Amino acid sequence: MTGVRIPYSTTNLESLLLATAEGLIADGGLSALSLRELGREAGVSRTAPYHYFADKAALVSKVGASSFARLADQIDAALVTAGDLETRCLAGLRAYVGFALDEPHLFRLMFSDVLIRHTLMHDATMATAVAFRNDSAMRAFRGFAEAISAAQAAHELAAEDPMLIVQTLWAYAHGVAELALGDKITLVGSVDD
Amino acid sequence: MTGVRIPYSTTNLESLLLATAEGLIADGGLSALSLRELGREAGVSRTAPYHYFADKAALVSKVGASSFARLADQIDAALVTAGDLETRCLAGLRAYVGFALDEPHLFRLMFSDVLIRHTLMHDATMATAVAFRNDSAMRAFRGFAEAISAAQAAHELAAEDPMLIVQTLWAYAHGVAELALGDKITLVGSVDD
DNA sequence: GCCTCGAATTTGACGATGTCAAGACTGGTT
DNA sequence: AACCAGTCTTGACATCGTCAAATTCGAGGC
Repeated sequence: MTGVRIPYSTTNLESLLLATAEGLIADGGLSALSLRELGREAGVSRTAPYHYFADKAALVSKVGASSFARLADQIDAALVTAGDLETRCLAGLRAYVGFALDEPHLFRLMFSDVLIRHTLMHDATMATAVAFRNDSAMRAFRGFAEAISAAQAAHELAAEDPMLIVQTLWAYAHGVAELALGDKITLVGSVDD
Repeated sequence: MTGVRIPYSTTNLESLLLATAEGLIADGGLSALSLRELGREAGVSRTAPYHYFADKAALVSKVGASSFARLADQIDAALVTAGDLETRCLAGLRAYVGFALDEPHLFRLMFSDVLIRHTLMHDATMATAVAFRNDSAMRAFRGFAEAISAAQAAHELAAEDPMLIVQTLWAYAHGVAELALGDKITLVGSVDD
């Protein structure tokens, strides 16, 4: 009535909305994402997203999952660098911190309250909690575990629980990333070298 | 007109509001804090907080600073435990992770987007950025630096930049805390032993 | 070509929030 | 008793998440 009505597009609106939401968050953080702004940006009405996402938390959760996947890809790519175990692990950790510095808002989102709460409520009943840990977040570190297991099999490394080693590496990298993002520590040199 | 008007109290409203805000956040996370709810909880009107805090970010920032102070106190207390350097440092790190597990929402707040953004905008012009790091956040780790410097002076430890060692410890502890909060890793045993 | 139908999308509406401007109350001073 | 500078409250506005009720779209049958 009042404005020009845009005909329904045949493109997959869900993926467009997801991409737009990711862009909004990447630019201005979680607080920059409102469903109404998302509709505006995507050229649809304010409530269109509700057809694809139960609520805002569900949308944010999907963005987080996709970010985890991207992080995992970048780590995997870094891990196949030629070199010995230490070199490759270092490259992987640098990829982790590098992702955080490149996409601070997405990185923050991945470990944010909203995402955790939503995960606990929906994806992770007690039965599936472990599966989620492995599938979504832990995948980013599966490459590490494999590299370490391989080195242990070749007797290049003492036989410890690989997961424990991985979690130690992860925690350190995560702490460095978070503190650097919060300006609490300053990284010397570049993450890329 | 409609309701009973409560006479102005002589108690310091600012500290009451701060304490109430901290309680709300500690219970339900940042999203549980609304200025209106804060007024309700504290028995004043919705806009009363504006007399003491420029806006919501300023209020949250103050809560964060107070939380940092509490964390620093708890670490300092742990660091004076009798024992050698390693024992005391371990106690300090456990205090850090313990605080995070005891007050997950406050801990998250301390490193949250809002607080960082607000800090960058107000407390930390280029000139005062370093001072802020030292005063508010780094104070939590000053004790570590002192302990390490002392050990170095007594030739119990190699001469490295103490701050670098502290930041390494901090990053690891922070990563462990965050990942444990996000259910990404599981801590074996208790933090208290 | 027109009509009908189910699905996709929009509009309307409600309560809640952050914030500002203008007003009302308070206790103390002359 | 009249006034004053603070302190606090009420009114108002734009924005937000979300639900229910329309509305519009594209496809298939006549």
